[in-house]
Amino acid sequence: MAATIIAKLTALHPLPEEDKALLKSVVGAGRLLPASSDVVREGDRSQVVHVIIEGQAYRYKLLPDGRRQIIGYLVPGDFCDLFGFLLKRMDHSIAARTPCRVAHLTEEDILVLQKRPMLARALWWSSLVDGAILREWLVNVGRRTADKRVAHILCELLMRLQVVGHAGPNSFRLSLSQTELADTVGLTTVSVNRAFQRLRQTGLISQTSRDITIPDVSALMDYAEFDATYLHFREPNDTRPDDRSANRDETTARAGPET
Amino acid sequence: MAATIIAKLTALHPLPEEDKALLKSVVGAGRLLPASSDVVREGDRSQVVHVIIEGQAYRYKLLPDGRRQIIGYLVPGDFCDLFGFLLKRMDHSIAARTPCRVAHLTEEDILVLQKRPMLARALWWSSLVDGAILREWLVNVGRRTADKRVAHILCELLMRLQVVGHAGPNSFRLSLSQTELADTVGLTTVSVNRAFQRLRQTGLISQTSRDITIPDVSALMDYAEFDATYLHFREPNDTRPDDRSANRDETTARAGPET
DNA sequence: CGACCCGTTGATTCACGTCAACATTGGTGG
DNA sequence: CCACCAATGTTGACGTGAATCAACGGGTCG
Repeated sequence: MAATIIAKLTALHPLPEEDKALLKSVVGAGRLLPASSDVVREGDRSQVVHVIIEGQAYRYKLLPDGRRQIIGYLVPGDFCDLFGFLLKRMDHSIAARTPCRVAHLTEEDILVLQKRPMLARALWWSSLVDGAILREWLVNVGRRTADKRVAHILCELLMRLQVVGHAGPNSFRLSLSQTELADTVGLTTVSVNRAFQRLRQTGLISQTSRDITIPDVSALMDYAEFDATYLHFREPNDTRPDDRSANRDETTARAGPET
Repeated sequence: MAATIIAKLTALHPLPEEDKALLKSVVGAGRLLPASSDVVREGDRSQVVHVIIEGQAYRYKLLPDGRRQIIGYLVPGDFCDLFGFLLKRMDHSIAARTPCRVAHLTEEDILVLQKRPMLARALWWSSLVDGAILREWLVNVGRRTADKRVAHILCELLMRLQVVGHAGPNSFRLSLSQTELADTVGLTTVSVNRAFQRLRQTGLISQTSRDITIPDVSALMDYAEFDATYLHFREPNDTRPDDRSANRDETTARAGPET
């Protein structure tokens, strides 16, 4: 449970044991939310800070005509609205795309965490990386063709999944639908679908149902103009839990009888 | 000089006098950079934190073919790379679009500021707002037509300039070139130019050289689907009693629990 | 005066959106 | 076990918004 959030924050910022303990004590068990429900909704007055403990979610905004733009992915360990209590209200929503367990922290909790130097660093670091990804997405959507946008997000997914051990060296399971991808990269599902076809046709990717394999990773990255710098992965050494897809237990968390 | 940065951070977050003094002492005079030079460049190893004291700048990324995407505007008081020392290297560049005076702070400076509760809040607040703007830009670029993108950024500029007293109730001077606007909203200059023409034609804006007047602000905002919430102008720390957010499940649960 | 940036224009192309099916899959309940 | 349904993926025909290409005038600066 709380181990995942620590894993995330510890990933590139080893924390003292006491900080880990503090985190654990503050996070608690969390509450379970069903898939497709909103964790946080645009306009909410935020006095509570939400943390994803289990499951996957995404940030999004809706347009008046119902179209949607996804503006970020959340995985266990991510804060939905870190320091959100500094703002009057949420400017976007967050939806659970799988059943999610989410913890509710108070402003005081955050301020306590904030007092620990290493934790404060970890929080800032995580916020900086989120911002960097957002900027790259803006570049992607603003300046790249449909094919490259899709290729680029695939590269990003590959690397982000690898870091948490959910992807092989050149393959991963795509848990996002083409509709979700479309809303991520600012296209329609039809265009995303055709982009996929072209990427398959040119051999840049191969695909069996939702399983993506990339025959030549650097070829795809070159094509997509993908430069992983913006993900700010850790320097060498240290234990990387990469490789092996293992069993994906994240997605298996089903809405229990206890909601 | 250093007054501007304090103005920015104080804008929605009043600071104790001692914090202001601390800020002043830490910021110093800064150095002058010519227009069109880079304040910080992609790939830089960031050991120093840069703050804009005077002038205007923008964040941007270049694509291999030389095209550019602007990913943020900086005004006096903005940090170029707050806590950048937590990352290995800059993932984007920052260019001065006017001559800029920029201060160089050290990691220690930031950590000292960070220790002051109200300053720490102010820094987080400013970072949150930057993120919110970035998300709205992504929506703008990802899901809106050329005309609406331009209209939207004009609304944003109007409001942001108003807040610092650089715009009237329905007019402002556009200091950005159409090329810069194009690189902001993911279009070509030709398209931006034509969008302007259509906005003028329909009377949503009127323009004399670089001076923009908006006959009916709310008409333009409606057209652009502009909702200023994301700029978070209102009081940030307004700790009013409110209902404890009990369960949101009732409102969000979808699958019939009639089992 | 020439060089350059900026705004503007017209002609043309094409990438992507739109619309409207249809196929496939997986889950659900009878 | 199958019939059904919703979500997802796929396809074709067609329209269009924005990119592209190429030029031109005005202003400013050295």
